[in-house]
Amino acid sequence: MTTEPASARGTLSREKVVRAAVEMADESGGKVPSTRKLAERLGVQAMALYHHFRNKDALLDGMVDFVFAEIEFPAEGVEWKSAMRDRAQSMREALIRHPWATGLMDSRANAGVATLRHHDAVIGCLRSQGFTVAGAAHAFSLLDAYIYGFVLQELALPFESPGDLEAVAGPILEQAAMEGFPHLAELAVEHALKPGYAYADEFWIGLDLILDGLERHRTTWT
Amino acid sequence: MTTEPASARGTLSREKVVRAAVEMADESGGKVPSTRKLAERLGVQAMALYHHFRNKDALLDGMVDFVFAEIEFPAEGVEWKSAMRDRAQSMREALIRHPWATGLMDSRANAGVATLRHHDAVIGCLRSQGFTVAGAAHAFSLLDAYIYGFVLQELALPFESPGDLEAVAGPILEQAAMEGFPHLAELAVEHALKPGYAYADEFWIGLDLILDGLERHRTTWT
DNA sequence: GCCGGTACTTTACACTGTACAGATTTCCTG
DNA sequence: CAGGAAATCTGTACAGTGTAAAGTACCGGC
Repeated sequence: MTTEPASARGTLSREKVVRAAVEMADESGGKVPSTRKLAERLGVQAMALYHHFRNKDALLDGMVDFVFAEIEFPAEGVEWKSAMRDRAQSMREALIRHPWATGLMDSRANAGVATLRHHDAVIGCLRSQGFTVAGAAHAFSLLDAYIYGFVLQELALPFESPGDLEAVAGPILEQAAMEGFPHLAELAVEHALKPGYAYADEFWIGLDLILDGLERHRTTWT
Repeated sequence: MTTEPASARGTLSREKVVRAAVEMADESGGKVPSTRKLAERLGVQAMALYHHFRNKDALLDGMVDFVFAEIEFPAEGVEWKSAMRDRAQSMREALIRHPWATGLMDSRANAGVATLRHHDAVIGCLRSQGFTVAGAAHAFSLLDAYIYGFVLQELALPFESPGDLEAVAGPILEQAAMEGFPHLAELAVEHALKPGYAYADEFWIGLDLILDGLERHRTTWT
């Protein structure tokens, strides 16, 4: 009496598991799936996953590296400013497309090969265009911190489209909650609530300021 | 036979719970305590917490606001550049002192009063020194993203002191893992592994670049 | 003295990651 | 080809999580 579900053999692999986990996390809007749900989607029992990953953290490492593999990185010859702009945009898009990724990256020290390749390419691009070793380190640290931090702010916003902003901020402003915070109120009324405002625009403003500053130090930085 | 633990009445309060939760999170090195552990420390049963917080998320909101209450914010008169430097340092210290806080801030849209007061003071300082409304918004977004992002990178590092760096990076470099990443290797050998290097220094380099850029746009930014 | 609300306890449930012990299929070696 | 070893997946189990629901002791006000 050989029951047919006996052999699910060969259905699993590191890559397939990671891909399924990423899909499910994307669908569920930011929550990493549980081992059981993930196993179910793969047509397998929960414990089967542990033959491909030491523990769940290893799976999460794989998921983070999967995201990094989607980020475009510059070739060495490309003009550095536009290269940095492109990779910033690409990184931002990837982190927004996979909103669970940012939350995983803290406390995750084990960089995968996609992550390393990406970092290497960025630094290579900077080095090939006059940045000193130290300068490239400074630039990378600064750019990465900014991009990462900005996306986190962006993801934490409680609204999706600029239209939603008014719906969210309006009541707050009217409530007494805003009393005692005059500058916040001013900023909201005269800036953030103006038609046409989108927080996303702030990304390019800050990035351009940083790139201009980097240009200024490019060849001289120690 | 009135058993004495019958009345733990009056032992709890929103503030006391938050304070204990923060303490426990700090002690455990970054993990938010479970409701049961937290209750135990407070000499109370787990469900007692739910009379003071709608759910655990509300507790986490309180913890985040507690951290913001520790961050120094500038008075309006103070010279803006040094004020921003001070608040950046203070924010960075607080986030490092409570390493669990960064992880909580994403997906946490409900700002508490300490958070609002802090933001208001920063924007007020900028506004009082020639920044336009839009300029203050740009500056705030940029500075906050950078500080936040930098601290996240810093906390993700797998070592604590500069001395540990060599111990961690050395083996990695020697291993074949580094093959194929020449620029990363160069950066490590010629910069990050040099004696006297500390990643923390990068914070001020990036911050000064940003502040210089802000100075340049201060009065003219739209 | 009673009485309603407040503050806490008790019990219970669904869900989590994963340790441990099989069962079965595949592959390598003699 | 035989047979043992290894790889892969299953079954069961356990400790831990957040929290819903109902119960119980205490309090201040009529």
